[in-house]
Amino acid sequence: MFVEVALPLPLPRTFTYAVPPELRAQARAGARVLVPFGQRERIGWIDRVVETAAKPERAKPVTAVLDATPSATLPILKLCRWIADYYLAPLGQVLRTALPAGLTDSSTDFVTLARDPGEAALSEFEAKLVAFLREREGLQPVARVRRVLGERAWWPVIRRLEQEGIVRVETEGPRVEPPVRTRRVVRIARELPTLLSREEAFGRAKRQRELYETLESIGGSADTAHVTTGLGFGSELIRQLVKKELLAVDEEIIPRDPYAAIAATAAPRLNPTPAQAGVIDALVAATRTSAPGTFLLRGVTGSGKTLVYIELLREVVDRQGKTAIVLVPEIALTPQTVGRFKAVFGDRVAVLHSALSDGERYDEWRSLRSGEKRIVVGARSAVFAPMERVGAIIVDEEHEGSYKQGEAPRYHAREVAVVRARMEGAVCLLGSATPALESWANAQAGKYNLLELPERVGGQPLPPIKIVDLKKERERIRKSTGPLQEVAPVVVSDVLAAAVRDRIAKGEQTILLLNRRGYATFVQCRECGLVWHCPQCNVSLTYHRKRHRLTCHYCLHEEEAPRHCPSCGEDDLSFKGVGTEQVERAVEEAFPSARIARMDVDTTGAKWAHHDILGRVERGEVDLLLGTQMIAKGLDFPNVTLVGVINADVGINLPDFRATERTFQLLTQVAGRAGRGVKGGEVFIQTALPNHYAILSATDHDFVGFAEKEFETRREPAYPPFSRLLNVVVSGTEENATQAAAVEAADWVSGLLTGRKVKGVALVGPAPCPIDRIRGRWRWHFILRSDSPKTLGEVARYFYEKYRLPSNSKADLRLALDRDPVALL
DNA sequence: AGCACGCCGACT
DNA sequence: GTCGGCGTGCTC
Repeated sequence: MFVEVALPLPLPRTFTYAVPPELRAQARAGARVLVPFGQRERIGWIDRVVETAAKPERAKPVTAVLDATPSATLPILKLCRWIADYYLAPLGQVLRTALPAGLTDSSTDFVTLARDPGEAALSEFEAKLVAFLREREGLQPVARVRRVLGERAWWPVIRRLEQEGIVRVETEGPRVEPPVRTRRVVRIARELPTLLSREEAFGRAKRQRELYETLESIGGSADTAHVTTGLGFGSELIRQLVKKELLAVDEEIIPRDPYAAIAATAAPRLNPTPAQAGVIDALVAATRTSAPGTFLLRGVTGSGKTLVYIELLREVVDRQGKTAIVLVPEIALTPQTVGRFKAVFGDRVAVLHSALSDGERYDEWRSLRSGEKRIVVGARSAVFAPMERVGAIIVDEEHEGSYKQGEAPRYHAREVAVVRARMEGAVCLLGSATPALESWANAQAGKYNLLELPERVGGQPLPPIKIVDLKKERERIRKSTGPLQEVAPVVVSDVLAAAVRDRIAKGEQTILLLNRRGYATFVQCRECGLVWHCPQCNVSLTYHRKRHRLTCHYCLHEEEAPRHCPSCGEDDLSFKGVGTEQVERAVEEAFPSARIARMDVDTTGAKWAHHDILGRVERGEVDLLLGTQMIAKGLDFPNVTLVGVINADVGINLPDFRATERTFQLLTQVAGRAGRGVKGGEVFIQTALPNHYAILSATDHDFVGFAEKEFETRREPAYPPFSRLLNVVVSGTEENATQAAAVEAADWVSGLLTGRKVKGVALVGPAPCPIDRIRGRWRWHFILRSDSPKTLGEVARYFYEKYRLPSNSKADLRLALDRDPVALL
């Protein structure tokens, strides 16, 4: 008996191991195994169990099976195989992504001095190691020894000294069971119903009886810590009663659900509008068929998509006894969002969130695995939730780019959701006010069933949107101040300022959006034109005024902000390109009485900072909330009656085919924050491109019109949804070697396409990536484009398996394959 | 990704 | 001899 084992390493194949007889019962597909690999042991997953191996003599035996029941259930394993195949990633890496980190952490080797060899004959290497270990106490990680003493191969040295008994090697982990927080609970083990039985049991032991009766009065059980420190009973007392079998102490796992506290604010049971009821009926009918399919729900902002989700969950979970997955973009995973589901389904809801610790995530995973919780609300990776009998998978804000993982495996959670739902016979519901154009095209083509909620609930109109032409605004100011005067950038135009002032006076709230962090986007010398750039990345540095520092938003490099130009010595530096920090300063000056909150990556660093800020807004402690795209999604505050976009043009000119689509989506989403309550609302969009179709369509709340115009620009040359793309990125630390490698790789593909007469796959490039250096690595790319996902997949797989970059250890060349890329930067 | 191995040139 | 630097190839 043999097993094919998938290891979490960047190797595009599995390895065959022999299974010793005593492990055969446990060796099943999806179970974790510990196997010898190279010089050490590693954790992998059994991909399949087989009777025979091609080269049985090469197969080493499995050391141990780590799961009593496979940690990857069969449906999850199948899903991971699909991802590995489609997105060109090793199965082991996919499984590591799909399962909680605690299960896959690999082991660490330590070395320590066992016996001092004194002056015994040692090679220079060995002496060096012994000297190193003499200097410090205890176990030293082998990786550290290597780092400190040099890059030489240390394992043979360590192994020889181990045989001599001079050093000892220990391996910590691999962690089989992730840390689980437990508590000890004392409970009554034997009831004493009559007075007589009590006197017999306790006799003269007064304290024992007091403890027993106290426990009775508080419900029969309590935390031991509470009984001893809180109630003042000694631990010896407890032990005596346990010995008499009157009490018992159990270890209980403490669930660490950080959302437990926000839980169930009783939500009013809302009745669906006729439009919602129609959508719900269609979904419910689908769940009762064997192949429910995929639905795209296009509902304008405020149309009550969440109510549709909840009614679908009621049907699937309450009435059909199945389970369900709700995916939400990371930044929309707020207490408000979670609370709406918890209000209805209470503690049957698990939450998976990036702020969870490994242990917390493992707890949630297990509660889903056991069936204790039946609904999961979570970000991207929640699509791998380990439940059985999945009845529905909902992807909210399905157009969000954050559903695509930026590193291998580069999967898109929306696509994985569609595939998983199909595999498990569940309904897949994609919801958005501004669907991704791929999804929209699928709906148009009939691959997805289209459902629409064209109106807001309660007859609220969509807020009117007014355009403020920034060019005209600048001209107007210039005329009034004279032509020679340098004019500060328009941050808040007069019309917008008047509207804000009006809301503050009325006690209503305002949201201001600017999708750009920091104070100024770049710093430039007014004399010689020098612009400060990141030393590691080819991007300009952003100025943060409060900290007086320049930072790179790609690699997090920071430096002291300059006071004069290092090249020409000029003191007059200009800080250009308004960011949220500058807006904050401007509004503080313009509206000194307003209570202002800023929400962006810089103000939400701490674990629950988002929640604190949003809580203040909800309680009405904030008049004006300003921030980046983080404030554009999903927030539902009825007292927000004004939304202002400081500059709609941020991002519209990025060299990426989706830049326009993203701008339209962002404007529509943020506009949707206004007028959700009875007071109505209005929106101002400041722009220097008042005639751009993305801005005009957003102003008219016209998604369909936008999609038609955008489709035109994607047809020729063909970009998604009119073609499928594979982005191949070659990176390295040396510019010339990187370029040469990219050219060589592209030539290889080109040879493959012509040699095999492959039809319908085009090669575009190679060329430098739009951002041609990040974190000190030069970046080149080329694109494979095709109408046929099947042909593209075949070519991509052949390239992935057969092509190897020329080795160049100096340039540290790497290849990344990104199928269906979400951006080409 | 690691890691070992082997070749080469520098240094004792 | 011995060691570090660097390229190559393998891991069941």
